[in-house]
Amino acid sequence: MVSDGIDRLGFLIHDVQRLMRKRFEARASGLGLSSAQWRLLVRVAKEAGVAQARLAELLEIEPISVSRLVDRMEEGGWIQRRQDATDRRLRMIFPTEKANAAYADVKSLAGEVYEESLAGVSAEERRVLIRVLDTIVQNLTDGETSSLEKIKNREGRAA
Amino acid sequence: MVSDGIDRLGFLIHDVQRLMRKRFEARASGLGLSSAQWRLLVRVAKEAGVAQARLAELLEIEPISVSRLVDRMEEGGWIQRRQDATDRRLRMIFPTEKANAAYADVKSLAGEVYEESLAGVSAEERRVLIRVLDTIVQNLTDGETSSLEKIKNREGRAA
DNA sequence: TAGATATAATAAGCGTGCTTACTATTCAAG
DNA sequence: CTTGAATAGTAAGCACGCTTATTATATCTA
Repeated sequence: MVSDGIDRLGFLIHDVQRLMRKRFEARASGLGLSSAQWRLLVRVAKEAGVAQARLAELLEIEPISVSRLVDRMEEGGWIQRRQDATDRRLRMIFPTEKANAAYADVKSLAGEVYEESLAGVSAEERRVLIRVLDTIVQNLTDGETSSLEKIKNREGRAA
Repeated sequence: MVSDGIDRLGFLIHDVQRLMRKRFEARASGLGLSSAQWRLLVRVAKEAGVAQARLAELLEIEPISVSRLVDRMEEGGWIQRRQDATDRRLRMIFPTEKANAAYADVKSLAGEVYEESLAGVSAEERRVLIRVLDTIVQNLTDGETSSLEKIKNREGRAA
């Protein structure tokens, strides 16, 4: 069967992503924090002092994208760059007090957006949704050498 | 329960969208057609001669975004702008022969990406996925005045 | 130890979305 | 018919992703 809706998958995912981002940013606009900045902040909160290159791996975006995102977030007072003493190539990223103070609020704000998105969706359907999305990420991540594989390869390749 | 994965929903959707777009564009790169351009082309193929403002409604993006997308697609030889004789504000958009020729190929290419994404996902899970994504779009589309509502309001507001 | 290679970060420039502001044209009201 | 509001499209400039290229620093090897 072709008309099961799968042919709309790309369009649907695209629409959902755009609408969720839009709603999140409408709520968080008072804070001046975009969804991309929020994603980065979550990582930095969990692992203060992380290097930009590591952030690029975690977020699965390119180092240059991190560089410019960090530029704007440093301007916005959300994070701080610090030099690593032993390896001067590294820029370690730390959250500021402002970031720590906003963290819990923005997290619950994101939770609100998720609940609004899933109104009328049963617990079982939610489980299926998350499971299938995880599967898609896996399916699309390996095959063309995932970030994790890249890290492994890099370590193994030191021959 | 909080740790059912719903707290990752935004991140997951974002990752899936990015990975699917990336893989699609890797395949379609030979054609010089991006996924945004493909989305627009699908609409134009179904409704040749559609005006840009209508395209903006269908794609749920801003008219200015359509304008610049159409610029690049006209340069790329995918579409043609034509003036409407009766209303000179309008630009009617038509697919070119090149677009019509590529249409079927790109459609099946998109289908391949969907199948790769859903490897190992059962028919029932696929149905749930599509149904839930449709629900999310609905939940996030009304409330802040959807495009469809905007159209209705506009017609009704002519008082 | 000197030279080649690898890594971290950035620069320049593009695509696709946005907001805000503008022009051209049409339509509605008087 | 003229004035004012609404509509279609575009311009300018920003955020965030990308590719490609460059600089600074570390590390490996001959």
